Amino acid sequence: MARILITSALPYINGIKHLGNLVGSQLPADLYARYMRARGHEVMFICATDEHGTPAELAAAKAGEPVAEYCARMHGVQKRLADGFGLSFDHFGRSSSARNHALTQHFAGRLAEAGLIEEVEETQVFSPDDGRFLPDRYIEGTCPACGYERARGDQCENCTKQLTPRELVNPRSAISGATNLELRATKHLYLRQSALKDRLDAWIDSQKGWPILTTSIAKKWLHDGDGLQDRGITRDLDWGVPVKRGDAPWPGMEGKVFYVWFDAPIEYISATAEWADAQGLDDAAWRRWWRTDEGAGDVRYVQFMGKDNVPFHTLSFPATLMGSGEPWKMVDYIKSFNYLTYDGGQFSTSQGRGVFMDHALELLPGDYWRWWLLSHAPETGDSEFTWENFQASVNKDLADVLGNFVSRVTKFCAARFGPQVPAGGDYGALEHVVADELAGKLAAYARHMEAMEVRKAAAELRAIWVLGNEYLQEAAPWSTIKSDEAAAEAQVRFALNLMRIYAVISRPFLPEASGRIMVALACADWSWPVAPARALEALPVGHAFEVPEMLFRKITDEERAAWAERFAGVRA
RNA sequence: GGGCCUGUAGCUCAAUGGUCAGAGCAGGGCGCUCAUAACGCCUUGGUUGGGGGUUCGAAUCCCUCCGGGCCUACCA
Repeated sequence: MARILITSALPYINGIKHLGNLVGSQLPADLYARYMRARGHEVMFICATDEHGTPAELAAAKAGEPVAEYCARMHGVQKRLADGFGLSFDHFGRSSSARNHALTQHFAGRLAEAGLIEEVEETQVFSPDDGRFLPDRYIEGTCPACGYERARGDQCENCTKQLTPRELVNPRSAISGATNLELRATKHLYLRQSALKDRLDAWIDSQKGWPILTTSIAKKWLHDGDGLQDRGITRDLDWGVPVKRGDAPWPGMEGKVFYVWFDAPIEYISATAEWADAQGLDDAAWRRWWRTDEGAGDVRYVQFMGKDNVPFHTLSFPATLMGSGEPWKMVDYIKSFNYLTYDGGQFSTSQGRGVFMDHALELLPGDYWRWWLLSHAPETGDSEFTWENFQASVNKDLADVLGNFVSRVTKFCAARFGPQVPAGGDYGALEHVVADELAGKLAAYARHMEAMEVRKAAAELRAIWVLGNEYLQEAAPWSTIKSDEAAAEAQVRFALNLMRIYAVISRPFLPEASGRIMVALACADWSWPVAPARALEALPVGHAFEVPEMLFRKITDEERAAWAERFAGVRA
């Protein structure tokens, strides 16, 4: 039994995430966590909401709520949606927790002692009307290069020229439109990542088999231009982790907070501490996952994230951990994903384009979405959501192949032999052939799951479901029963056992439906079919079951058309 | 501008430099009747974006052109 630590990139607090966010981190992380638990490993699966930063403050202001209340409310919303999608976090924490405040300050203190923090005096744009410093991106103006009037202070979206706020013509606040902007001096802390460049480079080099997407992004940042640059880790904001040096004040930094990207990854650790607190356990319980000197030496740590998160997880966060000089557990494998696009374009919150988590659950249960998203995960490149494709996958894979298999087996058995596992006959040549085939496919399925090859795992799982229908067609118990009732009973018994195996192995993808199959079978034996031949005899003869309700319903053409219309957004 | 990824059947995707480039869906034919008008079997369909090169051998490696996407450090 191994110990596996799994973290999903933290969803940001300002609003409800869309399906692209879900499939890029939380969903595949959950798949992996569920699979590893099913195989008997000890798993710690951590996620949290990322609650700090300017966008959270603005979203709260827009909602007319104090930011702390807004975050608490939105955390609840995201938690409920996560539950709706069956995300099996051991703990879903909050980056605003007391644990994270303390740990973030601890790391800052350690980094300062190691000489890896530099205080930099700089000038930034301040907006008196907004009462805040404005990040470059929150300053708009006319692009000096192309004349585009809504260029942002970091880059012109029209001509892609990189800008600084000072270059903009007629700059104004993107928040309020205020034009009386001024430059103010302010002091910030920088993490001296450049001092750790060689260690980070060597560490990346020592990782074998990471996705190209992961290493190429890291290498680019390490070697581009002047190499890895230092990064500001504080901001002039009210909402966040107050800048402290450990638990001591940091002179000159009063009223400032740490930058979200400094405190957010630390929340992976803090959330594990929050978990221990919630379980009534002591610090040793979470430290055995994170401190290699306190039991984490045998932990395998896997992170899941969208490609936009890679630089922070390959460079900044590792720099924080390394720089602390303490033996914190570093990531062993980073699984990164490309983007999911919606019907030929991008998901867009502002334009209401695409499907968001709350709307998705209004239409169909989480399992339907889990199946489509995971079987089409954007692993090798961006992948596209279309309603036609979604409808086809759900109807064919879930309703016809798996759902109908369960239906035909249970109904036939109940009608001919009664609702219990029939006792007659023995497995014959055909059953042994199918058992061998099943063993081969199960091994392939396990290989793909362990390698986190999500789409291949889904394809293999589907092939295992198909095997059941092939078997029924070949065995044809509805014919057998006419001449040899005992043989037909054995065939049905075999199929019922297949059904239990399907529930067990499908659970990482379809937790809810798998649960319903097991309830129908009145079975609590979730043991993984490591020896398929024996697993095909797991259900005791005479064991009573119920014919389950329809496992998956189909999506009609009318629904598909209506949904496509509803979620098309304002843009043509 | 720079960097990275990508282009394979109508659609979504496979294929450590090595048999006739494979699946699923869609299309066509046949079979079955237990089942959610479902299932099974067979089958049509590809000059692997274009061109050049390396090699006994290229979807795969190199060059070039065309198309799509992402990143580029103060959104997170």
